[in-house]
Amino acid sequence: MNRSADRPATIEDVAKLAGVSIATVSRAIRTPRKVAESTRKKVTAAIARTGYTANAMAQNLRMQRSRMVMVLTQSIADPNFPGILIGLEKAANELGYGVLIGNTEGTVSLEENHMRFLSSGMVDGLILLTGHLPVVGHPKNPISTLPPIIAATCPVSHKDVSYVGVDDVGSSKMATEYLISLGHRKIAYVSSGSSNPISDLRQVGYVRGLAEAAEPITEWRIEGDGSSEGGRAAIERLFIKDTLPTAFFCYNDDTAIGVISALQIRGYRVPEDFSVIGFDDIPFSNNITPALTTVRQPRKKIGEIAMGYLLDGLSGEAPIPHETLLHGDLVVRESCGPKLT
Amino acid sequence: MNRSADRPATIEDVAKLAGVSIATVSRAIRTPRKVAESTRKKVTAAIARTGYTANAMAQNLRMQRSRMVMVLTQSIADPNFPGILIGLEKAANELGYGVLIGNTEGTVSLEENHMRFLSSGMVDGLILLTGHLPVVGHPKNPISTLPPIIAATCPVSHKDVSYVGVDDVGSSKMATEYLISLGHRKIAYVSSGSSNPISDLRQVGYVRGLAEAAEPITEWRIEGDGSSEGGRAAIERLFIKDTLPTAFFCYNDDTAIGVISALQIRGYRVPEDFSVIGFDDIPFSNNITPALTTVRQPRKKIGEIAMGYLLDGLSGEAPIPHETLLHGDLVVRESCGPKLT
DNA sequence: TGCCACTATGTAAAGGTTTACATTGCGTAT
DNA sequence: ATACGCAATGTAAACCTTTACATAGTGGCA
Repeated sequence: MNRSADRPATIEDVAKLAGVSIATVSRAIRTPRKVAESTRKKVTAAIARTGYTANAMAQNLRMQRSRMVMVLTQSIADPNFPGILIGLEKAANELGYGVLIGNTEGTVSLEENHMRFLSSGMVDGLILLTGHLPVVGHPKNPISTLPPIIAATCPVSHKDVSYVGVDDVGSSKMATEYLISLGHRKIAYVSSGSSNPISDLRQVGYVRGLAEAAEPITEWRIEGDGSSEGGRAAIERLFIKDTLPTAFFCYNDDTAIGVISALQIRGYRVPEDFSVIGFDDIPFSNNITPALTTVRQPRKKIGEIAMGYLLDGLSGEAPIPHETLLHGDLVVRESCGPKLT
Repeated sequence: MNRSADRPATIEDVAKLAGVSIATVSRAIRTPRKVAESTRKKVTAAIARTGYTANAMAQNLRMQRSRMVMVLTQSIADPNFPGILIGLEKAANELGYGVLIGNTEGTVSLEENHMRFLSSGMVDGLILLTGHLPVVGHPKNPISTLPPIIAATCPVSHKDVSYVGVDDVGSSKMATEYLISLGHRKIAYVSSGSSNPISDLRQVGYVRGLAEAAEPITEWRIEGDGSSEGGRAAIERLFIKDTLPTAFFCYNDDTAIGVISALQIRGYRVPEDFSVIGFDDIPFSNNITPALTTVRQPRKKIGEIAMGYLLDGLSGEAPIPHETLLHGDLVVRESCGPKLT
């Protein structure tokens, strides 16, 4: 109404209007049971009249927290990222937290740059999608105790950092078993480049799946790089040999798409001539021909749980479980078929 | 070093160590030319020793800003979103700003909820990807002056809100002309649902392209809904008629992918039997068969420019241009071919 | 020598909250 | 009637900066 200037209303304006002290206003908002019913009503009315919203900066300064967390990722363009972000944002929003985006592009300098949000107290905690700890604290005297951090999608090797992700080993085993159940006995794993821990885990699952087959099946690893181009190239190299697998379990959907494309270019049909299974269930898996059979990663849920853990930790609540692996669903579409002959 | 508690160093710690007042420390950091060379060195040394980082909350409170902006989007899962976010984040980061994500899912309640960041002073400005103004300020006494806002990708009808996006009309005209140049004379536009302003703009471009053809070409609009499913359904409905277009200009790539898929299911070949062109150049356009010919939207650049405008506005710099339309490139791949016969 | 201008620094207020502690007033038990 | 406890409220400190204003010191100039 007749707010003096254009300046937003402060707690003082409310107090004056309600005829109480600012402490009472604050209590009326934060701990209503501590103020008399009648006063509370006056305060509520005054707040409505002034359109008061507490200044978050002042609150944050006083309370030594920001209600803000940062999500660090190597690449916003990663097809898994949006789904995870949706979950993260949802969970954070429900508890009144804000989500800050930090794109590192895999570089240390950007990563360090983002850390100023942490050291300046602008964010209370970190969600790491990067797979490694950033350099945190002043280089010369790194802080002794880590800030609250949760790793998602890609684990971090540090005892104080919990991890939320899909069960890579179990899901890969499931995918492999599915191919075996279709009659395939020559099954190749198309990996991501070396030194990719997730690819290694999926390979472990693949190996376990083979190991549990009724008859012995030999491992067969083909080197991709996690991209569809890499998948394509891997298949090209493969055709130099004289024996071929009949099925491909790919590190991810991108790779699988490249593999299918390379096979089709050679004139082969999927799934009639070769079966291909991916991992992730990225949005486009359903839009290629043939529609890709794959393992669905529960991205949104991963985000929600990771953020839940982080916020629990921030409010000093529960002790956080160290590793949470979510079940990945097998999504059967069209790219796998029975081994013929 | 021997920092008393675990508490991060404050400006006072630095001042004590350097043997100066906190005002001098502040000046040494923010306006170095105002302090003597010798003192500046002492301060710098003290900062290094203590690992001091200014508390952002205190700064923000004092300076009445947050160096934080919020990006409001209907859907994080929109295939155009990551590219834009990359640009937004990059530009913001370069100027020391943080980017907050606000996912509205198209609902008013979430939108309102996000506005608390604005009213509480947690963010200094807004990037709107939603295509409309959020309800800002207290409902009962809505603020008179809008906060700094830039719309990107989807314009907002308000004289104080600048817009950055691709030149939908021009690019669509270009796409249409390309189809005409291939010899097509029966060209349909597969729209998004009604009441989509972007779809309308692209249709305008399509109509202009037809209008400038050497011979008269009649408009032909088919109703999609912006999804690949919608594109598929549109084609199915089309086959009820006895005459068919020879080329399709689609509202977006998703639609185009659905169109191609429906055509292929009917046994037709693209581009031999029908030409299809999309819009956006989403990441997967290159991975479908046939690779999609489309108009590339300069997403990253749109993000960078939009954020640049916003931050310029925040620092009270230049008057902001009202509408900035970026050129979209025609990306010729495999889904369009000459009209045969 | 005395004064002025200017530089370098310090003092203290302001920014808007939250909350420990102090105060007031009232009902109840002795 | 006195004292005690409790509920409701107020006072003021603390959170950590930035910056207007005050002060001190220095060199130059008349």
